[in-house]
Amino acid sequence: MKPQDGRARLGREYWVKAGLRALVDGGILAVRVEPLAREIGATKGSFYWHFKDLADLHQAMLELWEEVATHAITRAVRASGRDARGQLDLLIALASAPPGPTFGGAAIEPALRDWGRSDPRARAAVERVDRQRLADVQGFLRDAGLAEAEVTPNAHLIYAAVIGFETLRLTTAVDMHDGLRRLVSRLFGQGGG
Amino acid sequence: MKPQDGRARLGREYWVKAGLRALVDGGILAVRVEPLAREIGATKGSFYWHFKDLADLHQAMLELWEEVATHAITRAVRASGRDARGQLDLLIALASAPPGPTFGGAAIEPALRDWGRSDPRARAAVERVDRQRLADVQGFLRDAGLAEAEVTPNAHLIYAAVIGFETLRLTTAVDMHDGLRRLVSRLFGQGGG
DNA sequence: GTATCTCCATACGGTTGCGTATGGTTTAGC
DNA sequence: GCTAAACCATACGCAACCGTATGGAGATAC
Repeated sequence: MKPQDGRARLGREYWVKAGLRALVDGGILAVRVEPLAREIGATKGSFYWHFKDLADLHQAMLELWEEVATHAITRAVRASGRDARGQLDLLIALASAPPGPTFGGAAIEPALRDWGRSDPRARAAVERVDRQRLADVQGFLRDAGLAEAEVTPNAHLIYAAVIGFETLRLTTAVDMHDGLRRLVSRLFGQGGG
Repeated sequence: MKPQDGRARLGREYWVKAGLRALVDGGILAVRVEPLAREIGATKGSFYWHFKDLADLHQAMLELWEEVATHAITRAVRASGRDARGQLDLLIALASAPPGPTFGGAAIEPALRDWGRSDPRARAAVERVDRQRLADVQGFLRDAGLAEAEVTPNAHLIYAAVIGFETLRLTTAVDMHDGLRRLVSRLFGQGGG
């Protein structure tokens, strides 16, 4: 994972992404300066030039993740040009897709949630992301014409199911989103995806 | 967390439970011999008497958790004497209850899932537990009279939602199980809880 | 009351990691 | 080509931890 463009210099982002990979692989306690340096082919000298200390790297990791996690899927869905029901179907399809290669191909989100269990700053970031995405799902359901009393409980159900699938996919290999698609069909009648 | 009964000797189970607490608090890399010894008021001498090494403790932690996680709720539900639909409602009620004090009051399951991301043995244990509980939910749905084609997808949906709620409860403080209860009502008509 | 087994404390060597200090190397300005 | 800034390697002191070795205390048997 050295720089591919011939540069000898690395830059902050290399350390941040390497930190996120280490987080995915072994948790926040595995994000350590010297192993990271070995992995990216540098030494601590580079690290402590770009970051004050480990906490500084942690902060940068959180900021990068929060930006991506909050807006990545929602932005793609809104930009799809579909109608409300189509956006909802697309949302579920994207959520059921294999985890993207954004930070090394593994699922970063469970790792960050786990980090949040022990670090207040990470927990706050996860909470902000959850609130934002829950509001997004509620917006989709409302725009798709669901009765107001049904919006919040079903948004909770759908979002929890997506998070649960994401969690379960790490151990069981089966795609389990069929029930979710049936739920959406039941909520809106038989049209759509 | 020293022995309360006046014993000076500790026994394996003290170390195992302390290990699970440390796992919940800081992940598997936080399960370290010397910090554990300080916490329970012993020294490494005791640890290495009861365990060959850290991996031995890990194994014991997994075995204890797997037994509890697989059978705790299911056993309580089956022993409740309710009918099938009542058992299903009880299952959801138990799953939506605050995490029990089994291993120190915090939610142990997300911690163990996270461990499973980096340790094959932990991953295998989580997978066995998930399969067992998925089969249990399918059994409940089938016994409650759900059409066969609906059993598997809805069991997946319900179980994923429960896991998702469990995950989200760690950051958001809201009870989000209402949508799940509505789903069950929709599946079986308006009877029950 | 001593022999033995169980359980634990203490002390040790070796490894890994953090953060700092310092000097060297590359890049851009001019 | 000289200078200044950006970037990085090396070396150091310090702390935490792992696993082992060894001795000793407490219980139990007889």
